[in-house]
Amino acid sequence: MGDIFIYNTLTQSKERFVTREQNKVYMYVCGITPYDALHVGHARTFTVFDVMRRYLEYRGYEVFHVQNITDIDDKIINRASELNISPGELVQRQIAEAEEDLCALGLLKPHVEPRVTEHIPEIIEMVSTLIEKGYAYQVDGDIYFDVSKFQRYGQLSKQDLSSLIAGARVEVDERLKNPLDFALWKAAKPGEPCWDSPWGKGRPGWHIECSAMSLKYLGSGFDIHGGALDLVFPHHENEIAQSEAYTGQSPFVRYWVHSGLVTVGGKKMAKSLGNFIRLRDALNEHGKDALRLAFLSVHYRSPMDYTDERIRQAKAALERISAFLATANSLMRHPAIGETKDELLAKLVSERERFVLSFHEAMEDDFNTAQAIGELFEFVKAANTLLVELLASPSNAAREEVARCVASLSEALRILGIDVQPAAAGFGEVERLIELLIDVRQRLRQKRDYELADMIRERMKELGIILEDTPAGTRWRRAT
RNA sequence: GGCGACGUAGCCAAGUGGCUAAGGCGGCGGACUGCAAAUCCGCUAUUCCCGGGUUCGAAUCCCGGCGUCGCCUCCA
Repeated sequence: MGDIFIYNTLTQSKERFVTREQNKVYMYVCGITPYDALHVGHARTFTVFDVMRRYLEYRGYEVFHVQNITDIDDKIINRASELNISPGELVQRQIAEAEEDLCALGLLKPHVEPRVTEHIPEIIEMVSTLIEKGYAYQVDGDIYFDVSKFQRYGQLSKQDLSSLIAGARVEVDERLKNPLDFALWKAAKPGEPCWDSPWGKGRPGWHIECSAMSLKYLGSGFDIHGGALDLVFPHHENEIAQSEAYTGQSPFVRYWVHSGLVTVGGKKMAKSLGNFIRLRDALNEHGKDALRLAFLSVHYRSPMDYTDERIRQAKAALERISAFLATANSLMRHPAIGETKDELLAKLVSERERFVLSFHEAMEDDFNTAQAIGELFEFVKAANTLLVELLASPSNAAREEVARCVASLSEALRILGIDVQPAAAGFGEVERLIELLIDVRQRLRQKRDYELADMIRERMKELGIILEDTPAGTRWRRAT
């Protein structure tokens, strides 16, 4: 397999992926602020980075994945007071809910999920150093980062200081040296959660936690820092400034990776616009696999408009894979009764090899999952054609090759984090009853009592069991 | 105003200098079937928002429009 290329926001180009340490990837993904339910936008971002991690692991890298939880911030304080509960209570509740949702989405759990409130000493140490080095200054009980001291400010968002200032839409705080200076530490207001610091009681500003925690767990110059596109400015820009100012080392991060936003009717899905779909609702309605396939069918850096139609299309596509696996299974279970033409077998082998190759070519090229999924379906189609012929006289050689096809397909699906139920899975009581009904119906069909046979098929379909009559017998699967 | 994207079939979407413009969904016609379903075959973009230019050659590069979005404020 070839080299992996990743698009780096900092250089605006695809770069060959070279890690800091051989065979190890240190990855930080900006996580959640637990003040409200997760929505589909969060889900897309985390799915994108989940697949990057899965692919890198597949390629033999040991990935160390850190994802923060910002458990103290303005939004949490405000929401808690609206709900008349303590910030701690809100955080606890929201984290529990988010963990359920993220697990249901099939995301691999990060190795460390550091919380801001458990890293106050690290943050204070960092802020103190920034003051000592002259990058930060105190105004009343607040500490601000002086962006004019950091020459590279704006390098990530491709803005220079003057145009950023010109575009500033927020009323300028007259106490600041520069309108873009941002808070590293905020003095406590009455009733707010706070910690002791050299500057009095207070709490961390928004951006500092990610710098403090990523440096703690991953060290300066780690490999991948990810998040959605809307974090480029100011969050990640500020992280670079404060981290590089603090360590005196550059780069803070080797590859900045940003995923595109989810839109609704063309407009960004956001809490503030009120146009968000809760992840929990989407998961309940469509299941994780249709959601993941829908996300991954669009290149990760492109915007994705969320519609029910799109998810429906993904579901239908999933059924295609499911049907293929069902056909493959029935062939593998079929007793070998003949010889397979070498030519036929060779064709299947070459289709499989072509698929594996092209799937990885797509993934290597900046994780082009949309392309990779296209290759997957192309393979399914080609293999289906050959399976029809193979079914005519199943041989041992054919069954072994089909098993390899299924294995290759499953491997690709595992990288995408998509589970597809083959067909009649399970051997419980329900499955036995289904088999019994199929048997009864088969006898009715032999007696040409099609009316009753069709009724059974129709009623089972209403129960979510789909029957398909094939030359090799009746096959069933659950509707997805 | 500054910066960054995007515009490919009925819908979704990959492709960013050169073989027939992937793939999925949908539709139509056919094979198979008792009928269905699934599967397969054929058709469904002579052309990639529009207008110029560069080139032997452009969906792909350049210039100019039009349209949409994001960031510059909290945001995954």
